[in-house]
Amino acid sequence: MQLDEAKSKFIEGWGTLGSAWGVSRTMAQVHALLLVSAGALSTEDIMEQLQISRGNANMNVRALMDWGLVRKELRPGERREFFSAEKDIHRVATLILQERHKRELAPIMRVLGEVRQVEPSPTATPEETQAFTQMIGNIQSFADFADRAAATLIKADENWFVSTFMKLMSRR
Amino acid sequence: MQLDEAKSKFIEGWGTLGSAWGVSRTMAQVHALLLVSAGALSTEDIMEQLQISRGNANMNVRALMDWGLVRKELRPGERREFFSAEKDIHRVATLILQERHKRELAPIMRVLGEVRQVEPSPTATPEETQAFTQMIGNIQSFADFADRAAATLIKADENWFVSTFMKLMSRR
DNA sequence: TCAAACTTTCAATAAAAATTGAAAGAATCT
DNA sequence: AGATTCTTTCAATTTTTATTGAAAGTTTGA
Repeated sequence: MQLDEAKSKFIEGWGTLGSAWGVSRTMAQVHALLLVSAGALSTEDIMEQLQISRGNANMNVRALMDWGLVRKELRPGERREFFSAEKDIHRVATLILQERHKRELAPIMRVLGEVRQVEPSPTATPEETQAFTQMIGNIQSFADFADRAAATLIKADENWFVSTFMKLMSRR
Repeated sequence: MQLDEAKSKFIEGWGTLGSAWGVSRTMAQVHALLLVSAGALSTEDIMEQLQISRGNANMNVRALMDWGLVRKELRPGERREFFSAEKDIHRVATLILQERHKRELAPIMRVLGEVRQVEPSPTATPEETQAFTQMIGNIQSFADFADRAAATLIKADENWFVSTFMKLMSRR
């Protein structure tokens, strides 16, 4: 397989993966393109390689910068902007976890806290209310747990991450 | 807050969470509804409570059964089918992880393996090719790692999960 | 200050995804 | 077998989301 073909396949696969996880396909593709490009790319480069419009390229690069996954790179003497992706995969994973936590986990946890305040009412049996509260409580506990796990992993440096976690996992 | 209101809020929140993670909003809502319903519900119940059509209710219940998150429940003397959700949150998380692994992680890992077979070519410098191979290799390593972590957690029983992992996390 | 080079915005459009509802299919009863 | 009750399917439609492209905005150099 030639390099260009391999890059295309990776970009396509990364795009598909993204859309399965709620990230727009194009955003994931722009990310993939920057990941496998040796140097930084201009908006024109991105437009050409992915066959997308200027507006689309701009919006997605911007979104990736919001996620912290892409950086603007300015070259002396050049007016236009170039973009390059964070190449350290561990950092990439960390940034994605952080962002998704902030955007999606935090809101649902707020909702869980709210609905748990349900009060005994005349239109529902105590059993029903109790079953509900218990279910919500379980979800909260699990979410708290997942949250702490993620936070711990995020804070941990890569060496600790790999060594301790690998050790833990090779047990049994 | 009354029980009905609390249930609605939870269903709405769960739906939003689902759609942010690539699960159709309605599927997540049906799941939420069954999670917080004391007993099993019929298709009619689901249609009424979520205000959706019969076809929609049927398709989403079916999809949830494919995920292993919902079970059919037959009542003696009743012809129609009732549905109830798996209530153990740890099992829910496990089932979701399993399914997403199968559907989305496995395919991208296959692609990574393929594109890594890139060969030196006249149209690309060895440096470019090497940088690409290294990037893909890093992603593979990370994916393998995440994969093993997930597999380990899935196999582990809940007690081990909670106690060992909690201990690990309360360190530092 | 003007023009050139580039970036950003956003209303219109296109594409993708979800939903409906009615018809066809199954299962069960008389 | 025929009637009844419930489930499934799927083409048509609606809704949501992504994309375009041209106009407006910004920055820099002459």
